[in-house]
Amino acid sequence: MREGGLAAVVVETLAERLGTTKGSFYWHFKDRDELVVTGLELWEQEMTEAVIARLETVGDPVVRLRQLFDLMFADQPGGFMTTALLSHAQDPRVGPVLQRVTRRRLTYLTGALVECGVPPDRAHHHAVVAATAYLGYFGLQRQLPDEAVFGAEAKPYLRHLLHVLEAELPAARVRPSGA
Amino acid sequence: MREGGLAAVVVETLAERLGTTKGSFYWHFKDRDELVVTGLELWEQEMTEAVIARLETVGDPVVRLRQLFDLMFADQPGGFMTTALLSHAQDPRVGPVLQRVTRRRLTYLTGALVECGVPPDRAHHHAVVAATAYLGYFGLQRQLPDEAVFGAEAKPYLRHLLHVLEAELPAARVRPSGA
DNA sequence: ACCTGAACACCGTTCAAGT
DNA sequence: ACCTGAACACCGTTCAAGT
Repeated sequence: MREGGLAAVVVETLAERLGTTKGSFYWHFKDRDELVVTGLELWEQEMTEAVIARLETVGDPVVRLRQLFDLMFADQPGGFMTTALLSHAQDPRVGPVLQRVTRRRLTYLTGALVECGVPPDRAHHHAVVAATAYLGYFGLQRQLPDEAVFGAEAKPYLRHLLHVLEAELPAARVRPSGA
Repeated sequence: MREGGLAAVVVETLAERLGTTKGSFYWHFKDRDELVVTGLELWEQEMTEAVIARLETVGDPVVRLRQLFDLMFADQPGGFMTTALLSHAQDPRVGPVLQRVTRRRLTYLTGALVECGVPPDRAHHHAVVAATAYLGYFGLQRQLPDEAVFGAEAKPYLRHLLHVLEAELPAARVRPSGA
């Protein structure tokens, strides 16, 4: 799914790989659609709710926010999965899950910024900026897989982005320049 | 293609819609792959090369750059097409075209910025920022089609982006705040 | 030069029959 | 409860035969 999109999810191939027949597949799932939706809902839980739950254990909201950014942009598989789903946004199986995940992430991010002292409307705006940066960051890597578009190791793009986003935080709590 | 991805390109459906048989399709195209590639190459020409050719008629590099930004972010079908292709970036039919288009756009954008007096490495960095913003802008609209994520009519997101990008231009030529 | 219609392969889906 | 194997539908592809 992450690599080849919906078309890569093939019942017959799956059955072969599991050493069984495709007939038996239909005991476990009503049809291919149910497999796809189940997989997407699993992804929703593991990759969004689970991450949020983990972040909630962090006490300091500024530390939590930074950890959130770090997790977001360090998780290549997650980013590739999200950008892979983009083409199928109109698909009735993918659309609803993708909308839920996107909204959940946006609201959580907005809330995280508010807890850091950013006014709500600016927080929402910054959450949108972060979400577009996320899609763009992984999308561009997907488009140009053979190039280090964002530079080799040091990522000036991410630094720039974090700088813009953190510029909004109450001055005293901004990440020291060395971190 | 733009709406349903590769899977929506169906020879039988196409033949029906044209009131002919699928057998006759194979007189015009070697196979479905050739149709897909031909379509993508057409898109490459119409949506990238043609736009660039049109921009080249604009004399003033700063005016040209603004026109470029306007075209980029006003062209919803174009943006949706690009984000639709993202999932198929690994596909041998889509990948090469998508890479060419992306690289072409990045180099052109970088060049346009350089002609406005921006130093080459900063120009490249800003071109990358613009490219990610482009993917993020249309990607997020694709993910949340029922919401006006970026605000109704006035687009503070784009204004913000243009502000960041134009901040780099030689001071005297920056777009007046009213425009 | 261009089209049709039948044939076949591939994969989703069903289901009667097995254990 | 879980699996198999045969059957059928759908669509990509081929091709001999038509105009």
